[in-house]
Parts: sequence; structure tokens; C-alpha cells
Amino acid sequence: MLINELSKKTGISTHTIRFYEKSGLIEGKQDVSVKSNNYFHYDEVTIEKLEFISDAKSVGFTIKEIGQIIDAWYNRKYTKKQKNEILDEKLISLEQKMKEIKEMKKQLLQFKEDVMKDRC
Amino acid sequence: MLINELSKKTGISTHTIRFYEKSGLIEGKQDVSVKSNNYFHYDEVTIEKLEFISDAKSVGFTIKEIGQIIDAWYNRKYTKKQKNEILDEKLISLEQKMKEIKEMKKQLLQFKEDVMKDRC
DNA sequence: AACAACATTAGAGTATGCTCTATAGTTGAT
DNA sequence: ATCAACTATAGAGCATACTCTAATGTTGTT
Repeated sequence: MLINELSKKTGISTHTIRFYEKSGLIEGKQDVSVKSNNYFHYDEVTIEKLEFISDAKSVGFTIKEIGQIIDAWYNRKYTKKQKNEILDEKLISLEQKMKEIKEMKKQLLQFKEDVMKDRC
Repeated sequence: MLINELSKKTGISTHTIRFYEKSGLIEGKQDVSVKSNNYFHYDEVTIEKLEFISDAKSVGFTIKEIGQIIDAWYNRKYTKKQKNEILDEKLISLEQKMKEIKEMKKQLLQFKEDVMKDRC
């Protein structure tokens, strides 16, 4: 599929898709047999990747981190061991985020109590 | 205390402290009885606020959101009811973040399994 | 052939959250 | 009095992650 279809299927603008492509997160293929244009073609895996990018952004991963994860997932440039290391590292950072959110939740509940008891 | 002491006590640079002050997150007081300078003085509450700001940034709250929370906590400009609404809203967004992180964790564990079983 | 709707690239512009520089004045120890 | 170490303000610069504009070319329908 071409970029417009990809955009419609994922809800991500063509501008942003091109930005992600420049950033190395996704990769379209040009059809060498077609000489009249240099349109990029995208496959189903790209849709999966873009959906993953959206989710990964929500949890606070940077483009660079997302790139690492996608490479650990869909790339041949790492060994099995390296892929596992990258993924474990990201899992640890998720645990950390989780912990921080729990702490913040406690803090906000404390604020609520302070408000209720006119302590601030 | 003056800004330098505040900076040392919180580990936040004077530049960043001034940035937070401009952004309305904290507020120093000038001593009107001293006419030779216009130095700002900060109290213990400002330390608490700065510590809160650091924690709140880690969980992904924006400066604007942090401002709202600090106002709900330490400001007279909202009613009890409004304060509670703001805090509840932020608690809900924390729940959302938590959910997203759990999903992402599942996803990364799936990637690990895919790697292990040579499915990618 | 005309024309809307698509495609490409390069690069400018925007928002957020700092981070640093420049300039100028103040304080406190020697 | 001097001087290091502080203070303030204004504004420039930077990194991240888009977002948009401009210029130019292609495709497919009428």
C-alpha cells in the first residue's frame, strides 16, 4: 500500500509517517520495476510497527528507545542475546515507571486528604 | 533561603528553578524592607514543591498539569470541590498510564517469546 | 488534454522543557 | 577597596517530536 492508505489505516498523518521513516522506525520499499515514479510501498508489518509506536509513545518511550525495541523485534542486526538484553532493559524501565506512578498516586491521595482536612 | 541554597538542597539548577518560577510552579518572595537588592527568598514549602515537580515530571505530567496539581494543593484560588476534581482527574490519568504500561509490558514479553522461538 | 488527488524532497516552523549567555548589580570576606 | 561569589533580567540556543509549506512530479478518471 502507498503512504495515504497507510495513514488512513493507522490514523497517523503522512507527515508523521515520513518523520518516523526518516527516524528509522519504519521502512517502505520502492518498486524497482516501476521507473516512472519513486513511490514507497508499505506492508502489513508497517501497520503493526506504527501501532506499536503509538503505544510506546504513550508510555513515554522516546523515538530512539522505540527504534531499539523495533530493531530487537524486527531486525536481523542483533543476536538473540542482544535482543533479549534490549527487551529486558525496557521491561526494567517499565517496572520503574510503574513504581513511580504508584508513588505519585499515593502522593495525590495524600493531597486529597490534606484538602479534605483543610491542611492546606 | 536564596536561590543558590534552594538549588543545592534540591539538586535543581538555578536556571531551571527560575524557569519553574516563570512557569508559575513556585514563587519566591522579595523582602520589601531590603532596598539594596531584589533577591528572592524561598521557604521550605518551595523545596517540597520542587521535589514534587521532579516526581511529577518522571511520571509524564506536563508543566501545565503540574501547575494545576500544585494549585490544587497549595493555592487558595480553588474551592475544596474544584481541588478534588483536579486531583481526581489526575488520579484517573495515572490509572490510564498504569494500564498502558501493563499492556506494553505484555507486548514486550510477547516480543521476547517471539525472539526465543525465532518467530521474527 | 485537463484536473483532482495523490506522490516525492527539502527545509521551515511550532511547542515543550529546559539550558546557557550576556549584562549588570550586590554581598561578604580579606 | 578589591574580588570572588553571588543575585537579577532578557533573551538566545538546544533537543525532541512533530507539523506544515513549497516546489515539483505522477496517476487515474473524465
